[in-house]
Amino acid sequence: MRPQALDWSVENCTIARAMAILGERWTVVVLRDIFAGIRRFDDMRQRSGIPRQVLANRLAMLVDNGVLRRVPYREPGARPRHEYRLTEKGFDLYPVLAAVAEWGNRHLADPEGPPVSIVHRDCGAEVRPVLRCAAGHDALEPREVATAPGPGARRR
Amino acid sequence: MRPQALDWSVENCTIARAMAILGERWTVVVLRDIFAGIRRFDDMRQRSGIPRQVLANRLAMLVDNGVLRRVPYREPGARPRHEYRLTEKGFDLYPVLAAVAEWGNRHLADPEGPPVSIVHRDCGAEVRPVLRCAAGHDALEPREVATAPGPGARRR
DNA sequence: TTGCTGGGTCTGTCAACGAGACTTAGGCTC
DNA sequence: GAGCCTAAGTCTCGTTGACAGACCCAGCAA
Repeated sequence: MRPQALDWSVENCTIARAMAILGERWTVVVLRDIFAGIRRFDDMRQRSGIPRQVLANRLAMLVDNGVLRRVPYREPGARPRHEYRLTEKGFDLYPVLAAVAEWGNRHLADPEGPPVSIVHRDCGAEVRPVLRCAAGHDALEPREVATAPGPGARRR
Repeated sequence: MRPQALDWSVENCTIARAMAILGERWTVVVLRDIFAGIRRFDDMRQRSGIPRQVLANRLAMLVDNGVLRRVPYREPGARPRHEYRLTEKGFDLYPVLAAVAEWGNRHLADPEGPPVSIVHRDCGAEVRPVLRCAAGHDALEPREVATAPGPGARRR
């Protein structure tokens, strides 16, 4: 039995496009730091150990793609500099980060447990991503969902 | 104000570990095809246009990391071959895929719309990942959640 | 025995990564 | 006003990974 998926073209696949941005080795680590409130070049570099050149490239690429924006700031008694902040498009990446963190925590943590967890600010309880359909059905398992051609689908 | 996040070490960061696997250019595209039911080398290659060598490397890496397993099969009148299937660890990646697809669909699709959408098998409604805390609060926005040190956290 | 098919390997080129040194602009100290 | 410090980079160069294209190999079928 031939997989149906083969009938559909993937030339305009949005997963491939997303991964052209997110799929570079350090992109998501940079985003992790930015979501954690780290906005400055040297703080990121120190914390994550990314080579300077690569960090500069990654930040520039993320700015080009509208995920980050550069914001000028000035500490008292210092010259003007700039820092990196998320755009709306960048904020929308949070579920991706959360899903990656959840998977990593479950399958790749050291025996003593994961180093960070995501919690609800109000109640302190742990947060995780769940799948929910528009009709309100909840906590779907991969086997309960299917991929369907969308409006931009092209038959081969 | 110094970001608090700088006080915590990231040497055992599970996001970085996850991205060492997922952060190679084609890994997630391979997983997309496998979740879509494509299990054989040549089908994947044809569909996604990944260079053979890279596809072979990616598959071997995913098998090494316990995300995929090789399963022998035999079509009638053909010699035995093998195909690639998800392990449990692999199935657990579904929320990551779903989150990436959702983001790509929202921000990177062509004007006519995204090529695929994920739907609930039972009711056909569109599925998307939402954040939910263990206390049952739902559909959290990035600003409503925080990262907290987990059991494996190490102070600098 | 020639060819086809699935599932690869071999080779060579070119871009990306990573380490380390160097640069630049403004403010501070003396 | 000479020299130093700091944040945020650039430059250089050797190593790794991506990609294209050719080649290989086992079994089946004509």
